[in-house]
Amino acid sequence: MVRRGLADHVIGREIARVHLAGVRVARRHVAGSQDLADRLAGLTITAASRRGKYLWLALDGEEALIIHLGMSGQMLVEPEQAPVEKHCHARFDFTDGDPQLRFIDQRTFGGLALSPLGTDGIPEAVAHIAPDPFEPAYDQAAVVRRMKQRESAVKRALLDQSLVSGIGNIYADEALWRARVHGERLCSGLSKPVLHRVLDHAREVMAEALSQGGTSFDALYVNVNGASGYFERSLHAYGRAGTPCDRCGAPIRREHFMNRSSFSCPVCQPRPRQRSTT
DNA sequence: CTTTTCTCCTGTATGC
DNA sequence: TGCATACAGGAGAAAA
Repeated sequence: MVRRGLADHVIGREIARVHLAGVRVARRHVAGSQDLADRLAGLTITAASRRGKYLWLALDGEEALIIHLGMSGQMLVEPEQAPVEKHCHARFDFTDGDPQLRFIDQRTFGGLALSPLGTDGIPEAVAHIAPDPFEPAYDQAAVVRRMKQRESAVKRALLDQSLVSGIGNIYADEALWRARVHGERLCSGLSKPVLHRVLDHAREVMAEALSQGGTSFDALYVNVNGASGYFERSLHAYGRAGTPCDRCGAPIRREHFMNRSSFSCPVCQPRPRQRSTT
């Protein structure tokens, strides 16, 4: 969605100048924010791509500007005259004038970096990220085989971006609720069909979130983590502690796992008998 | 090498 | 009312 918006608004445009506010936005760019801004000037954006939670803009086909939105990041396309947002960390001016591209991030978990493009079209800095469930390169049978060998909890595996990308805490909880599996059950203790079911549900949840969530880029506003429509209507487990399970009516429980909150149905998703690694 | 924990940040919500 | 603390989230560094 954001990728599409970027594709529609910035492909083919030449970057004239980049203003970076502070150094943190470029902390993953090894040579620093000044180097990043200097090197972007004069380059033309040739493509907008995505893998999991990473976005990148190919620049003259050789390098890519990697954009990670973290949890609160946004890319906005606005006129230069528009008031600069409080948490605007980067502004891109183009040689053809308006509109400007801006990177807004309240919590600055996101950031920008420049990375060489690999022969497969994936930036080197994103090479360790596994394909997400919507890519042709996604091989679910292979993911299941790798999961089956793991002794760790299934939710931990779902959140491991080097195994399968794009699944965050919310999608993981929803997929596990749909699959009726407790997140602390060990991967190795689940059958391959069950692991397939969990991943199938994860892909479905992501597809629904994509289709229902997010605001149109044409409105010059993209809310990446918001997906408010989806959040309000479709969540069965996440954030619903104490409310009745949509399947069986039992109150949804909240537990702490991996320094995060996990929500599940105590009846549909019984805890594993033996304690898993926490 | 593999797996797990910790940390970065700040607006909002809750607690005393 | 007001201050303090908890909480949310992804990912990479650090630790185990």
